[in-house]
Amino acid sequence: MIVTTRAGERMTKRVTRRRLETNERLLDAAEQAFAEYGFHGVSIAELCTRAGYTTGAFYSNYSSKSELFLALFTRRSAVVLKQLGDALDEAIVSEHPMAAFVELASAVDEETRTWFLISTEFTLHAIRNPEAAEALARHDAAMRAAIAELLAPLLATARSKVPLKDPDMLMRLVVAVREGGLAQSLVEPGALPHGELERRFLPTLLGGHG
Amino acid sequence: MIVTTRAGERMTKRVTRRRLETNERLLDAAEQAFAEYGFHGVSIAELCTRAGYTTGAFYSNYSSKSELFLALFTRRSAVVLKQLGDALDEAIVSEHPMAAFVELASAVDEETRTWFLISTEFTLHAIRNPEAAEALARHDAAMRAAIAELLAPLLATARSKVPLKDPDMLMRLVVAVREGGLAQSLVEPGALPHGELERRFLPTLLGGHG
DNA sequence: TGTACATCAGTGAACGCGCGTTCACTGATGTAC
DNA sequence: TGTACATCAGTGAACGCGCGTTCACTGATGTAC
Repeated sequence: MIVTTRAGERMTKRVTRRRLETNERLLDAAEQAFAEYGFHGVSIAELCTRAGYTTGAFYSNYSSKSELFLALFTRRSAVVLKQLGDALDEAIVSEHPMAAFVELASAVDEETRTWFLISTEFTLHAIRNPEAAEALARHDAAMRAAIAELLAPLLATARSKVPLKDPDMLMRLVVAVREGGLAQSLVEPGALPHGELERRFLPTLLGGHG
Repeated sequence: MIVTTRAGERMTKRVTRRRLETNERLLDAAEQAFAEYGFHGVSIAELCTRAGYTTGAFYSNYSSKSELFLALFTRRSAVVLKQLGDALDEAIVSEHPMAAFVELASAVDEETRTWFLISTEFTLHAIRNPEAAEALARHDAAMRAAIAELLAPLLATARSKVPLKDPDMLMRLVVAVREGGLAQSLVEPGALPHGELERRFLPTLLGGHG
């Protein structure tokens, strides 16, 4: 960790194991609580109690709740990308990679819900806050790149050598369908079953457009 | 307005012009303020000041901020549906109805941004709150019905008599692309120009799938 | 249409709770020898 | 490896601000005649 002293010198501050542990537990608690009650629905004291600390611990690690929100998004974003990468690697070597991808892009579990609630709230935050926007843009770009890695070769075949002008734009479409679909099915799961939109339209969507 | 007296009798309470005016001004102020700072970023006092009242006026009309949020969503929802209906009616009689529809579904102005911010926050609220979920579901269903009214005949022609099994599901796809696209372009307008996703994919999307 | 009266809408001061934030402290952890 | 010391992480009480909420009030509005 780089800190700047009052005299203006930059020096390395050691990061103790204890501190890392505290930080992890704070982020774990925040993740749970934010998903359940929303960012503004959770007080710093509530957060610290859940994590097993008192309020001072929070201020020893962060200077504001939105700073922690950024850290939370960054941490979870890395996990999500890792999981996505692994799942895509599996899909690539499967018998029907495209079907495996569609299944992957349609899956909805409790973690999906949690991450949707947090990342959508973060999206609203990002529309008003440039620093958050940058973090979100980085995450989304990485996600599209990961998907494109699997899809690009498949699309080249499926589309019979018609080159895809702008693959990233097609990835944006996939993400839009996924997130738009999640919003609808999380609000009324009775009317739109989870993953229905993705399962129904992604195959044709990826079959011959762009 | 129906009220219940302490004795349990139900009676009609007159709604004065003054009251209606106050309510409108409160909702106007809320709409502006919520879009700018988010639902939780605005205090009741701030809201009343913007509307030109003191806090008591708020409690004379609403019992909580989220009750006002529901009223705000309901009011704006009606306006949005009306505007959409009018625009669709114009599109129907135009020379190229499909092109007119795509242009309509790609347009992004300041009002679009405001409504996106408010309705997305309302969506998150709805995922956790059944009453809000019902209001949102009603709005979305009405919106899909309005779009379907224009698209159904066009699709019947375009798809050369292949009947569309479930038109509402295709309408859900259109909505998902629009809202997912808005999220992306509002976060990074530099990377994804407003309406690009819709303009690029809706024509093919509506040209032969479902 | 005009007046007298009843009701109601919005006022604004007051209250107190909850929250964010600070800080002197202590016990835990890491370092030097 | 063991001890003595320095630094640091987290404690928890304290503070005060901002906020939601209440309520006795007054002037505006609607009603009855």
